[in-house]
Amino acid sequence: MDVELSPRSRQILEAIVEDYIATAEPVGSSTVARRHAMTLSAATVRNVMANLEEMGLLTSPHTSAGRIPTEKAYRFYVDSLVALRQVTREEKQMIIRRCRQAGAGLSDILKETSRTLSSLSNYIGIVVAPSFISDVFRHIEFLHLGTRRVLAILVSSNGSVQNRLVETEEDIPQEDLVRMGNYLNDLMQGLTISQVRERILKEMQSEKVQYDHLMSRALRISQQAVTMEDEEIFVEGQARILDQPEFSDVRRMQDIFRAFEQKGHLLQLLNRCMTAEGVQIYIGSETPVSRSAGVSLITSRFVTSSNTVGLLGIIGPTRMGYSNVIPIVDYTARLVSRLLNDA
Amino acid sequence: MDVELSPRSRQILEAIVEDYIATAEPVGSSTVARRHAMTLSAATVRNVMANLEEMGLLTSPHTSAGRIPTEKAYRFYVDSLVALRQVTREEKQMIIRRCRQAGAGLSDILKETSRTLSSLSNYIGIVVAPSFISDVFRHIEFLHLGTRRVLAILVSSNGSVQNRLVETEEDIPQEDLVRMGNYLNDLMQGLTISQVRERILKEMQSEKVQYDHLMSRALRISQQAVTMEDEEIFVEGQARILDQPEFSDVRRMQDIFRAFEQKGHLLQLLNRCMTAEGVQIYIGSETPVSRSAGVSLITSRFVTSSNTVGLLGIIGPTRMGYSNVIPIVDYTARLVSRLLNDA
DNA sequence: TTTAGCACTCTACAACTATGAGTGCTAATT
DNA sequence: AATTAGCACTCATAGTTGTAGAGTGCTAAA
Repeated sequence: MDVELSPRSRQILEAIVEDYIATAEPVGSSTVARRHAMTLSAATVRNVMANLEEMGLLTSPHTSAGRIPTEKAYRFYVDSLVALRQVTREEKQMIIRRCRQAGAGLSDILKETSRTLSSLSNYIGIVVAPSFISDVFRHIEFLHLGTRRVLAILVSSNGSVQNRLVETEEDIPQEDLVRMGNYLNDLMQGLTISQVRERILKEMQSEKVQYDHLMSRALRISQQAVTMEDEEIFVEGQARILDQPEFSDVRRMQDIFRAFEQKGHLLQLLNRCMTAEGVQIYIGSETPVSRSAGVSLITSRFVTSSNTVGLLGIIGPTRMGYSNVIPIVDYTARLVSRLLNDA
Repeated sequence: MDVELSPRSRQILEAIVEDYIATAEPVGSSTVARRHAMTLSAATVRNVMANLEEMGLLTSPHTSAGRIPTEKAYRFYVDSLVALRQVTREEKQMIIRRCRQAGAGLSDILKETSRTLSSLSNYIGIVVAPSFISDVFRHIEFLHLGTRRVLAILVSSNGSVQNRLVETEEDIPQEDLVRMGNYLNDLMQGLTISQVRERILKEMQSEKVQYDHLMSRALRISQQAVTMEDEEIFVEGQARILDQPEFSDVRRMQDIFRAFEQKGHLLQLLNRCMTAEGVQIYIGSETPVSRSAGVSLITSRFVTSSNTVGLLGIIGPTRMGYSNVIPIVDYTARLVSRLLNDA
């Protein structure tokens, strides 16, 4: 997997990758020799490029074109060549400002964050809100909304609010619903949502509850309430990929847009990226989002005050400004974590 | 504005519009004569077509191409030519089934509806959820979430739940929050949200409250809670326009995608469509969404049990299967209304 | 009033031809 | 031994030309 290269080869590869990132055109030997202050002639560069092609780092679209980096080259580039740019003061301020003015709710902040990521990078910004289930239970409430219709509202200590309409077998008057709520609030205080799920199952077995009709109903309803889908995903700036020359082909774009259409599926794929800490980079076919479409994905986790984990990042073409994007994702993840923790 | 046409001209115009809708190719005189069981020769058709062009109903992209309908022609077509297809049993069942299985919450149903609209029409489905403000107040609740942070949860009788995190000047203990909630729930019972807004303002003036620190705080917090943005918009099937040949040009697509990126703006534009009852048809430059991009918009209102009004419809190219789409929008709006009312 | 006929227009398509960017190889140079 | 100049070769791209065909408008006949 790891590639051994002479300093000169590395330098030339770097030049090619960066040139291609900048121009989206195949890079020829003379361009490298000219543009990159080399003391070498084009012919020498050609020899080196032939080697790099042999090693699977470059390909040429056809005989008389220049060469373009392969995925392997990008991989090598981000692993050991790229010089990461610093996040500028202006960018930092922009991220902070836009988070602040977004509003106090978690969703508001995260939505604005995905917007910010998109506008700073000029690619697609994504944020996956922290999963509800490892959040701490704060409050549950039942509201009688109509005959046999109960609205269950579940609040976690993060400020996330989930609500769900439940159809019951018999009509339950509001005063009973209040008692049910009180009972459950006492029972579940301090547990995480996933612990709440277990607890509900356990309680439903217990003898005491078997004979208490009201409480067994309460458990049944709240069981429905805590098993709802809870993850949110924010995708912003999809239209920006239309600017990228490599997607002027309509079919390739279809792939990407279709992938974004089913957010549920996307979510599942992105969950895989949550395992590791720090900035994660997925290049081309490594990305879970769309294997075929030549996109890369840069992500980083962030944490909330209750230690739940979310994901944020950027999706762009494989030919992406990594030196720009990686620090932005890194900084944003740290900032969002800080903001959510001392709020 | 209204166009006087002989029966024959009408018939020919209809044939051209429908042929163009089906094929997206300019329609020639012989095609019309051949395909549409006319007893006329191509030459005669040509004469008529020349007239129609004079009247601004047709244009030719160049001398030796056939002709394509203008916006004016589409307008005339939907106003007085189109033969609306019946919604088939299968389609009806599909709409009902997908609404039913979507879940009980309003958002769930509406989101699924926009999906269904999209897949039935093969264009973009949109649904604007009914505005919260004309909804009836059901319940308000305050939760202490952290120092000086209060989560306000507002429920309407429709089952819509709005929540908002409010930062307070001083820390308010949970028991005070509960009292505040009880006070407000009594005060606002049976009012619509917009009446609630007025009521809050009025109460804040009243002498009684001026001296009651707790209640004036309650009013101040709830004021923030009821002034939140509340409208939701669901847009599904954006990727489908990539299938339409007229959007194979990348720039035209950009227009549309950009329009969808700012949902707030879109919402504002769509609100204009809410004024009239029944199916509304906006063709080309008439559509508020994107004046330049050659799209049409078919909408219809739906109503909830509490008489709030939402909007649903379809966005597609101007060259759209009107005879198909109009009945689908009409039926879906009626069905959703019925579903939301007897639920 | 309708239609056949015809000259005319214009696009789409294919075949062909530079042009030039870029390569790989070889032999000369350092 | 490494580097470079030189050169033949390849291939995509753009431009040119020619042709087929679709469609039109006009005119004169039915």
